[in-house]
Amino acid sequence: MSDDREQTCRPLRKDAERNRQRILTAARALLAEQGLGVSHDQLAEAADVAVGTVYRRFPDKDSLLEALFTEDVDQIVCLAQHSLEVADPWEAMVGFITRSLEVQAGNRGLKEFLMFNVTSDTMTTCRARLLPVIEQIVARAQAAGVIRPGVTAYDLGLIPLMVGPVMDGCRAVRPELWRRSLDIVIEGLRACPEKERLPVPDLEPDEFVELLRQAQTSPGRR
Amino acid sequence: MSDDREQTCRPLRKDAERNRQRILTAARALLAEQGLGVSHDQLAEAADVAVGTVYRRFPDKDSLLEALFTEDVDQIVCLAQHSLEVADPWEAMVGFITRSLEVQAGNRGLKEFLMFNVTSDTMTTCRARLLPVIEQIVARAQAAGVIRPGVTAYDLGLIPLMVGPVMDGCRAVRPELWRRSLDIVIEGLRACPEKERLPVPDLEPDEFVELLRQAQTSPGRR
DNA sequence: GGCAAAGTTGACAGCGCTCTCCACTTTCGG
DNA sequence: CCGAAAGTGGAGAGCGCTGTCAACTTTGCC
Repeated sequence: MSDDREQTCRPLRKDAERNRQRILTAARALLAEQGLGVSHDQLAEAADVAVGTVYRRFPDKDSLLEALFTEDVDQIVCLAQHSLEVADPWEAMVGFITRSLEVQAGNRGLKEFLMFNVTSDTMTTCRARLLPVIEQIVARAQAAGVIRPGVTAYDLGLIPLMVGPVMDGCRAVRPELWRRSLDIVIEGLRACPEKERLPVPDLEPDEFVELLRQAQTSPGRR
Repeated sequence: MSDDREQTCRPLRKDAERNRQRILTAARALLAEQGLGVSHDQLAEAADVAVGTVYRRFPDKDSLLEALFTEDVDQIVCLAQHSLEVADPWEAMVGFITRSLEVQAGNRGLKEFLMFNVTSDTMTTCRARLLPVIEQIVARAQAAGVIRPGVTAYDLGLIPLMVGPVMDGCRAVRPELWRRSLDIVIEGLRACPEKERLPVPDLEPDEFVELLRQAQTSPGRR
């Protein structure tokens, strides 16, 4: 419900503000359930408003998404920050990953926003804030010797990309199954005598963004 | 180049057969590179043929895909079967997974076909043939105590789903980076004293299919 | 060579989507 | 209570996609 817009320009007219809230409420519910694929027509219908109104309030899809998700995105950053306070470095790392994926499991729209709106302001800022924190999380775990040497923040950053499809797939079948896949991934990070060093060098910062951008190119329906 | 159609019905006219091959050749190249998202218009253009011709030969997208990929799908099954001949059960398992993902990394269309054409005849048959083999691979590894107790064939079946997005993302950036993610997953399967049992019970056969079906529902472009 | 069957062509119908536009309605300050 | 400014509705333009069809061309058998 953060309304930073009142400061910048003259407040909306009463009816306009009402409609704006309606749109946001409807969109929040619809996107949480169905993901970003929802069309503006569906949105308008659910908000009991005409398409034109939606477009007047939110000139493009991105501005609607930003209005909807900046708050939730903040929450993810908080999760990361809080995990730094957890004493055990392994627990801290696992806790953060698990917690943030739990949030995504409960909100499909948010999940897709995090993964596919790579170039939006919100996500660019988010990554800028998140990266140093995750680097700390990883550094602590490395220092404690609980994760494989060579594992980096970018490796953690790819985990949602890996678990995401399983999460989408299992949502209607076995909502909790993604935890199994996540568990496998997490155990794959743990330090363990037999493990060799990771193959292939790690990503550079801008390569990571480009990777996410490319990953959104998706298949040919059914 | 398998042509099982000559037996079933009267052979195609000379020009028709020529066009059919053109379409297949063009489609193979185009889909390998760009994935299943390629439209029939693009396909027709690349094959230097009209859209109508493509539709006459292949009434719907699925029949084209089946003609294109059954061979490659067979290859995957062979890979699995051959891996049973590898003496070391761990090497056998890792070898199969790695090899089959290498094939997918080199052919984007095939990768998407394997993951998204869940209900096609080819894929149904493929899974039916693959499942018992993968179960053997897993059973051998379990018997040798090299993988975590509780890991099943379905867990392996989800690996392509997890590595897939990384593969798509890194293709244009660092084509080999997916091996890093795969390595993490594979190490997550390895038996290791500290590891706890996997959370959440394993999938049933039909749940697995449904999961794949659901996983294809993808985000909202951009 | 002729002709029926087989094949080809490409314009076009239909769909769902994003986004625009303008005639109409509502709000709100004076 | 009035009028300008703000907001709204919804038809429809434009796009890319799937799939169709009727007029035309090619093939191959006699």
